[in-house]
Amino acid sequence: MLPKTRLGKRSPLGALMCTSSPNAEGLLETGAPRDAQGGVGNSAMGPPGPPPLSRFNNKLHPGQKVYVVCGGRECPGVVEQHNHVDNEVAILLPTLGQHVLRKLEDVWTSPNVLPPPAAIQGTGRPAQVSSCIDVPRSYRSPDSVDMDEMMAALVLTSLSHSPLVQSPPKTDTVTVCSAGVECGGGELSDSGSSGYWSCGRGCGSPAPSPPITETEVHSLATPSDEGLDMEMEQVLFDEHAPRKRRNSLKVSYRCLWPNCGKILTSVVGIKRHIRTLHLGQTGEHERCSRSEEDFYYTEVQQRQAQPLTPPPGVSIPIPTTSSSTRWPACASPTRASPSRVEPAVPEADSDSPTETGAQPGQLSKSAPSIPGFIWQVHSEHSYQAPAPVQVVAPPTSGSTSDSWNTSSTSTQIRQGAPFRVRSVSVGEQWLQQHSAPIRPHPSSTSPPRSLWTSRRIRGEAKKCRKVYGIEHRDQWCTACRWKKACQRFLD
DNA sequence: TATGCCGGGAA
DNA sequence: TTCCCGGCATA
Repeated sequence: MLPKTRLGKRSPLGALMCTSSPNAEGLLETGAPRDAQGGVGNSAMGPPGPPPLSRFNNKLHPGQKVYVVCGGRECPGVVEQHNHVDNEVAILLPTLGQHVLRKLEDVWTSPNVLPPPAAIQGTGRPAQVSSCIDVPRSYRSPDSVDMDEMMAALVLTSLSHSPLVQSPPKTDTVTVCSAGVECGGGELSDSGSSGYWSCGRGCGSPAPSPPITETEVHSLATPSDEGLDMEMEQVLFDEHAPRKRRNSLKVSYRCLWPNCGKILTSVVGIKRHIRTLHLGQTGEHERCSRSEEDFYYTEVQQRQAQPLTPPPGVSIPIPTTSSSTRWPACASPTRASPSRVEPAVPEADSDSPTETGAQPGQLSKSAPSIPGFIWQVHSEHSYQAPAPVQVVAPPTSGSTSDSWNTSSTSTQIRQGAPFRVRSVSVGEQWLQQHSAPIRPHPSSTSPPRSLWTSRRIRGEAKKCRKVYGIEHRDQWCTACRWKKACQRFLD
């Protein structure tokens, strides 16, 4: 997209250059004549006539062949002297045997097929004025036939490296008319000068040298590019507005995408960020190549209250193994490592019966306390606990043969979800048995690792919202109330 | 559109 | 730590 944008912007660059630089001198002397022609620098106000061929030349060298209007017709001449101060050129007209003094703008460096109309001798300006900006192709110098290519090269050049407007190599004999073709071709009609100006800028600087000075570059070229950059910055900044976290040292994940550096506190977040912003994946496509984002983030540690998007180098990246840190020990304080598989000691005391107790109707029947048959038990808020533990069914043969039981006897690794511990009641089991499909054994059906980190797929299990309805929100589990992952009806 | 829930802020 | 919510992903 960028190229297109730049191309698009590049094109009116000339206009920018023309209009934004009233100082003709700043635009080389070639601009001055143009200015004069447009009536700004000259007393004569009138539509621009055919641009003198010298327009884009800084300097005429003694001995250089030029053409001037003399006696109403164009006469070839030889430059004797070019007075830069007065911008006058002393020209010898061999055909007439005369020496004439002409303003630079009245000097052509190549013959015109259509001789310019009689010039006003006093000002040296052509009497014939044309309101049309289009420069007749007949005014094109032979060299200018390559103008299209040169302009293309110019665009490419500017695209390839810098905002500098690179002047294509050009000899002094290559002049104006081509510019008219390229720039004055009608779009830039009104202040006809603009087209010429821009082109004069681009085409007129003699090759190979007088490179555009930085000042010029800034004053001329940057406007367009600046806008471009600003656009880019705007996009980036909008996208990465720093946010604060209060945690003291913690693990975060930094986007390694060029010029991004976005830091998120969770793998899921960073993956989603990469996916959506950089990989541009959504929906089905996202699922197909979900693991791709793994290569674009790395694990970092952040100190307290640091913006999540410090400038590059400010964050304290921990020399992680590689850019693809897929399974850090802990994604965030609230997330457990999916890779942690440890048989947990059943914690009967950590159960939070409040949840189940809150459901006298369905859950009061809960008889989870079969000795030895203990599920992972934790406070319902454990979704925020750092170290969730997966409970393995104790050896004590629980008579309850629950699908949940079997599924949880092994490590329950769910997509993007920590090992949530939960208290299970008969009511829940009933619900799960009757409303939710039997969970297959995780080990056999667990998705590829790359899929785990993403937002977990919505399960079939009912959630508090569905079970109790919004009107009984008070009966929801805390997580549901907080719009967190449901702790009561786990997938 | 409804739902689930992540990420983050406020108290 | 608890509570809440904006906003995104998904069904």
